[in-house]
Amino acid sequence: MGKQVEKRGGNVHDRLARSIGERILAGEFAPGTLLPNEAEWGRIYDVSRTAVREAIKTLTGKGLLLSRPKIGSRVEPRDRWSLLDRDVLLWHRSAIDRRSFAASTQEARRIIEPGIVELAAKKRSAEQLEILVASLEAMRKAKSVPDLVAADVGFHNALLQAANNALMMPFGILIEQALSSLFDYTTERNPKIGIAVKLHEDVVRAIAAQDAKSARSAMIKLIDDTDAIIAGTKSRSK
Amino acid sequence: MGKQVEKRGGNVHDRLARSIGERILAGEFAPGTLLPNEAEWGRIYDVSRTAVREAIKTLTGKGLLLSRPKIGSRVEPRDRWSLLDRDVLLWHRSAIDRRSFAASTQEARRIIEPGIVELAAKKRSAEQLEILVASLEAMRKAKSVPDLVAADVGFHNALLQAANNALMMPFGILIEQALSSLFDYTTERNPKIGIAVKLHEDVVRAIAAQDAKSARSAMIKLIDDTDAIIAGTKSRSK
DNA sequence: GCAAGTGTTTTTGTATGACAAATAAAAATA
DNA sequence: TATTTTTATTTGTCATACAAAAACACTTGC
Repeated sequence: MGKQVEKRGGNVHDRLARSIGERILAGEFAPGTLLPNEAEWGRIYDVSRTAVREAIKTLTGKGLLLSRPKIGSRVEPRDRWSLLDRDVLLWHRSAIDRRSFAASTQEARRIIEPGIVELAAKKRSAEQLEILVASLEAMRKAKSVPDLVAADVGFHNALLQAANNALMMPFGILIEQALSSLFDYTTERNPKIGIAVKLHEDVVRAIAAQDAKSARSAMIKLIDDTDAIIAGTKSRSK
Repeated sequence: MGKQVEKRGGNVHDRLARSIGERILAGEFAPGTLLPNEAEWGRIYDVSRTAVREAIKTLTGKGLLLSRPKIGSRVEPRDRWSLLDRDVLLWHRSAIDRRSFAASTQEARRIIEPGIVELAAKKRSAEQLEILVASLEAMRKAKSVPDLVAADVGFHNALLQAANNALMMPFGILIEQALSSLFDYTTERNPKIGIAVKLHEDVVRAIAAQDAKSARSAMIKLIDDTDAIIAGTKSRSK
């Protein structure tokens, strides 16, 4: 009994939220299921009810749970889950196999990012363009693979910023996860990094020229390239 | 002192989270700002520290805050906010004027929904198509405006469902808010409801035929129609 | 004078215990 | 059988106490 949570990673309530969240995302507690009550969680993880309640408030805030007196906490239907939340997306990612995750994220990117760059082409400020150019430079200078991924994330975030629509910002999290999961497929250096950088340049060039159409097609090529990288690796499932 | 929170609406910690969340979204506490500490919030709202902490956990979970010992709770940068979270989006909506909200949501829908219907056309199951048809029927039968909005929300949610990509589900919240805000513009009955239903039918027809291209263009027409409704009303700003 | 280490203090983090409120389910009643 | 009342369970709320982290001031040693 107790102590089954990873010790690493800060607070008791955060670890608890993560642990329970992961278990929900992994399907251990299906939507509609009634969770153990607060006192019981406390016994299970050997923590106080206070900590349990704080963890549950976090999960409730992310749409995973709903609590009511005399009932307890019930897992909400999947369509209420805030899947684009940073934590939830991470839990989701570790709950499903790599290829399905890559497939869903690429599908999502293919819907969103072409639209984003169109907006960016139309509405970017001079300053936003500069940041974009700087991100590109960071990609070129990146030496290690993690550096490249970080720079790439920075680039796509700058893109989001340049689109000037606050409602699109939450996508940054998805793109970030997509790109760093891509890192899994990029074990052994792949020789196509030069090509990737060039494709990014094309996007920036179109945005600089405020050419929405070209920006869109450049972005689509970029995503195609990513698909190719994924398809090109042997399919080790998680 | 104290008692400045609306009494209606459930729990103390929920009301607190809502109140503080609204104040953050309204810009009263800018990103980077250090909030009052927990004890002080307790004094301000006349509630226990426990309740304050639970509210703060909720807000932290939505990316609005970050708490550290000896420091306090600081408002996170905007790009970390989970704007697509049900609550946050609602607070956002009430923090900005109607026209900007309508403009951003329409812009977002224009990016996302055409892609969604393409996916739906390619991947929908027979069952999902049935639900779509049923939603359409509900729209036809709707008598009051709120009924129509509810049916419309149901329709777009069915669309999302039919796209078979979990990562896209969180958009339902955005669409829901967009459509119910549209309700503001639809004071005085507008005679174009018949047209709107027809446009929805076109989308379903294309999806039934698994014709992605037609589905996309039908959806674009649908969004154009919505834009027209918004543009057609006198611009009362909030 | 300045650096490194040491202590102090502030704030969140955690635990415990006690009630209040809500409400589903069971029991009593008409 | 239908309705009302009771009861039991679970979350909701509060108060209090202490632990842990960490910024900041201070002291010490060089």
